[in-house]
Amino acid sequence: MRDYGWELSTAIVLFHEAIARRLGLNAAEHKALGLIVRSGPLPTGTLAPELGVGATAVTAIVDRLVRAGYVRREPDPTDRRRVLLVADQSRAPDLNGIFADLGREMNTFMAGYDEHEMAAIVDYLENTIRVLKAQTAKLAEQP
Amino acid sequence: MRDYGWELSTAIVLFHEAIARRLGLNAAEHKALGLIVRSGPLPTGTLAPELGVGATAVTAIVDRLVRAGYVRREPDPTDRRRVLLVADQSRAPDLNGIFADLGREMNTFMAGYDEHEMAAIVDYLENTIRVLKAQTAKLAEQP
DNA sequence: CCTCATACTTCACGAGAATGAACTATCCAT
DNA sequence: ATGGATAGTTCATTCTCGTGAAGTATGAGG
Repeated sequence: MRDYGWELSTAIVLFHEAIARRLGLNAAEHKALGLIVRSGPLPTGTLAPELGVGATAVTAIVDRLVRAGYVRREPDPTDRRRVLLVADQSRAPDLNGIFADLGREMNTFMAGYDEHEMAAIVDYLENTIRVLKAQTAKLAEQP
Repeated sequence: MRDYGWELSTAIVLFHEAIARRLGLNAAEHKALGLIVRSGPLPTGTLAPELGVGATAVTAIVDRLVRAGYVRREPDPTDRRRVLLVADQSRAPDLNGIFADLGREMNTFMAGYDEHEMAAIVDYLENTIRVLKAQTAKLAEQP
């Protein structure tokens, strides 16, 4: 019998790696860009704990993202010590193209589910996400 | 509205990272161990293309896995130039514990689906895996 | 046999990236 | 206003990892 959990997990990880490779980013840079794109403008300091590195490493990571054109540094009007990281729109097409493509492919079969099936899938996703987060936290807390 | 695809993707990637961190492995080592555990004893050479590194790097990666007790090197009886990599059972509990825990948590809600719901979920998973693999290949082929 | 190819390893080297200490600029509390 | 905390950066250093060339051992074809 197929192990869907493992297959899906592997497929997602490989997809992530392929994106990073395509964008010319290493794991830390890709992760940082994901957070910036996702969570809007955010101060440099918040990335350090998320990436599991020190503040100085974040500066270097952001430097590379800026140099590659994915991110811009902007001053925070409410606190002039802070630097806000914003996704640079000039490079947005690179990212959007990938995910638009994926979204289109996903829709071709997602459109075929009726309401009941869709509810089951959503329930499965919500619970899987919840369990994964809980297990991740559990793994992290016991060093 | 929640973006389940992104949330699931992130949760899986973070879960993977947490496992690697827990096992004391970097990304390449974790990936190699996954392949060895999954695909049974396999010769060193097959890892190089999978990991995207040269043969010399594989030697170093396997060295670390052996020293950490996750893998053993065994001679290939059919070709004495080859070295077969085998998952070391002494460390298996570390891995099994993590996945047994996850499996138990997953079962608590998976058991609640009826036949029709289960079929929808399986269909969703199969198609998602198929699309992800196709998109990964597409990203890789156009450098 | 003898030659060439293959599987893996060893070694010296170099590139990338993370760290801690020190520095600048700004905010906040008294 | 002034002392201390905070945000971010710079710099020198260190560490990890991957590479390419060379070496050993084994297999395979003429």
